[in-house]
Amino acid sequence: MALHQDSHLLAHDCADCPIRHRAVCAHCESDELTKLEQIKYYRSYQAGQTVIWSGDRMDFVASVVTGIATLTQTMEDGRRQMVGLLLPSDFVGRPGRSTAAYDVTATTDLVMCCFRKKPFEELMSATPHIAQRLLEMTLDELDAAREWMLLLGRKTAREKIASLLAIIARRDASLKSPRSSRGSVIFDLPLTREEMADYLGLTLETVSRQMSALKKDGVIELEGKRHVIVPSINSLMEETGDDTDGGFLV
Amino acid sequence: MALHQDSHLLAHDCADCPIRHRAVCAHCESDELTKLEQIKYYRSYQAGQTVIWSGDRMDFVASVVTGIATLTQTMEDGRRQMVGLLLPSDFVGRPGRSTAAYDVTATTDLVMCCFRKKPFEELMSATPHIAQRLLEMTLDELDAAREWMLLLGRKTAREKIASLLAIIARRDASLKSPRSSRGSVIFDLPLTREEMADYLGLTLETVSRQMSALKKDGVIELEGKRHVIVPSINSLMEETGDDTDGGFLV
DNA sequence: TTCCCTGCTTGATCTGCATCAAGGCAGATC
DNA sequence: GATCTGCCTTGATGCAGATCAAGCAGGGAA
Repeated sequence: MALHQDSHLLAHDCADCPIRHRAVCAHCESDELTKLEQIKYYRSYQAGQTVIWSGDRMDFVASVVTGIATLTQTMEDGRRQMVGLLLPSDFVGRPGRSTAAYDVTATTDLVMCCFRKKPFEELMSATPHIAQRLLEMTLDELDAAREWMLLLGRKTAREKIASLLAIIARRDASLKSPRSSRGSVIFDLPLTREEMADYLGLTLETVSRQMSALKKDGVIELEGKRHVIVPSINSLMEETGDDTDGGFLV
Repeated sequence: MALHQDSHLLAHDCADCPIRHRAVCAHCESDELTKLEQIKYYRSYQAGQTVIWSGDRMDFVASVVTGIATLTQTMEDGRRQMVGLLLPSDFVGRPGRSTAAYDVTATTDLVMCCFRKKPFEELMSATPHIAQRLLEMTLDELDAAREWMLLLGRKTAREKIASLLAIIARRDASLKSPRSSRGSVIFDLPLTREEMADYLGLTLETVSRQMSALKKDGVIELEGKRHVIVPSINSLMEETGDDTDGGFLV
């Protein structure tokens, strides 16, 4: 059974696929896949490069193949708020709109799989499955955004940091081994302190202080500035302020 | 030309309809409309009543016919964050999920047009137009949520209040006359101070103080606690911190 | 080796909003 | 009319996180 790892757009949960999470199964979708293959192309960006500026004309939609990108909004006076973190298989752009609503920036080296918007829209009208899959993904993103609203509006700085670490730990874990050694998780932060601050609605100084505090309290260990060891994912979760049943999204 | 005002779900912008904004035009959609008519039913709620609790089983999707409802999230210790405001024609619930993710509460008397989830999902697979319309609405909501993330993360209390008033003024205006007397807007707040606070990530005292401050500075006038007069929508917009070109959503 | 330069940490101080507390007002009930 | 109750306002005080300001660590260039 062939897997087309980079046409992430058609990703779905297919019980017959060896990779169930956001994998693409050719035997279910061969038609659409073929058509998608015909209109797709790749673009690469270096870490730090801007993919597109808010307000720019955007004549494509795309999905992330490898690397990490961010969506940010900026106010005239320079205040910045990150509103989305794009990881492999995440989708950018929206059918039916011609200009970008946010700045999209590559925070690591990035490869995107792009589709020109016009043919993509035509394909979408012709193949209902794509619209349904896109709806599903958009609803997930909406849930994540709302979870984030709770964080931004009501959580303390410490809870915000813990929540971000928990999210990264979780997503990282799901990309790699199905389960690392029970309870403990190790990962590299893909964001600078400033980017973390922009995501959490804090200043970079506060981020730094809270990271130090979590380290002092034994919730995390740091090797260098980016390499994080979480000895017990449960103690981290306790710091997030969330229900412990762990229904966290993103 | 017949209008089916309450099957809001199929709402779309039809150039031939007298009401272009989220109206339903029978001649475009007669088939789907007929099927939707067969599975729909109505429910009414009184102001203050809870429509559904987060975590409850939810075997329907629905759209608001009249009145206003809110989506809120609550932390164990009682901190609350509103994550959505549902106005007439807005959609609640999500195909493919069986439990509610948020508390849904009626803030005014409310009438909802409901569809049992199972037949609705079947209908959605059969009629691609519905999924596409739903996708469009969900993308709009996602944009609104992201706009709100900027507000929650980076705006001052005064900017938050001004932004909320601007949003209500705009939505209210679009429901009523196409254009009220150039520049000035009058409306009734559909929310208590506490609800405003939950929406804005503030306390009710801060909301009250900032409302008083805006009044003192002549940005708004108040008659009683709820009736708001905005003498100049432009001066209000200047207080929001947003770009003045006015691309505001929700 | 030295010198940057970028990203990070830590300290001192300030401030915007939360918190605690005390009324005020208008509509409902008796 | 008196009293109650829900909602709102205003004042006094406290504190979490912002702001201002140094200085450090590590990596790359010469």
